Amino acid sequence: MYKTKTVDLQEAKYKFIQEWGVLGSSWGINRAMAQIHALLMLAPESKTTDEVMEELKISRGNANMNMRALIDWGLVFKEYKPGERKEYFYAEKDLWNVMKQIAKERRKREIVPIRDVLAEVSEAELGNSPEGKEFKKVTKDIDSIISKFDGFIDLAAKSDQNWFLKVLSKLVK
Amino acid sequence: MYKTKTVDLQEAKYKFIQEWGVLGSSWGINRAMAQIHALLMLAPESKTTDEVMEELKISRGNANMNMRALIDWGLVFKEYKPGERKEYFYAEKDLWNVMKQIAKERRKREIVPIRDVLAEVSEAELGNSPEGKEFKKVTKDIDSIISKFDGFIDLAAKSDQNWFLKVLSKLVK
DNA sequence: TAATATTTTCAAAACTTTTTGAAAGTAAAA
DNA sequence: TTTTACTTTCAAAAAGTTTTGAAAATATTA
Repeated sequence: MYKTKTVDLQEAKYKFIQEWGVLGSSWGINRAMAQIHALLMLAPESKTTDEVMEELKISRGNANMNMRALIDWGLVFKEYKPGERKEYFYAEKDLWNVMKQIAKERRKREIVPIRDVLAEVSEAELGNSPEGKEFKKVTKDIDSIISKFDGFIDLAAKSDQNWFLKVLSKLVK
Repeated sequence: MYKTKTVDLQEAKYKFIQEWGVLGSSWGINRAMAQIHALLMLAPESKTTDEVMEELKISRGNANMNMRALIDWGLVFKEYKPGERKEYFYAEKDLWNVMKQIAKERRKREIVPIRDVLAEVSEAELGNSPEGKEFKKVTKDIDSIISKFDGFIDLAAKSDQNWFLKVLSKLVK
């Protein structure tokens, strides 16, 4: 066995998992889902459902559902070990890939629908009242900025981390 | 009065407000708050609490609380009209400013706390077990990418829309 | 085949967030 | 000062979300 200050590592892990859970909540990812993701990111080896349940003190149903949601999002993967019946789970650890995956999902869930509404609404007969004029102006502006963002996300999702970090560094420096 | 296809404008408005509400939800902004913001963005003139209540079919308490939250976020402003007792409310309509404000708030609420935890945790004695090593590696990576993002958000928040759109266009083209 | 191990499902319970509405508070007008 | 107009507060209700746990389904081994 390894001699480590177990208490400190456990504490640090616990704090990080908690905070990742809080962060997840404000990003529309539920607490358990974010915590499972954090736990798996920190783990050097893949883990079983029972280990996740035990470490996070959550029920089997909860663990199972959220693990599948993470797989759906492309953030967690299944692994089968030879001679073992249990399924093992491990996380995407490269934060760049994590962010790309999240951006992709959110683009599908958020940007696409609002752009659809904006397109639909731009076809409507709105008349020349101040209300109609303002509506056209505001929605047109919104569409223009959203479309630029959308293009950017799309581009970033196709690029690699290095390209992106270089761009950021150049801008920020 | 203006002759307009009232039904169409009302429908279009309704759809946009609904969708903005949905969008808000996945951004940690509650539905009523996002809808009030959408309504005020579309309005050519500032509106009273009663008008907002009436148009969105929400209670006085709800309207009041969320309007104050929007003021806190710097997305809505109060206005007093001479000779009138009522308070009037109007929204920031420039989406660039809206996004800047939201980024600022979220930075305070999300990026700062996670960076604090990462800093705290980086001081801990983690030992040399695979667990300890992995923990160090993952948290260091996360901190590095978050710090770059943080710098970028900070820079963007200090810049104007033109600068930002130019950068985006240059990248995307 | 039956027995055992493991995963999945889902209705009900627990928990969280949002909304309501009426009462309390505040400010302006009479 | 009293009345009236308006805003704010907050406890309770409603709505929404997450979690549990046991039963059903599935897969593996004997």
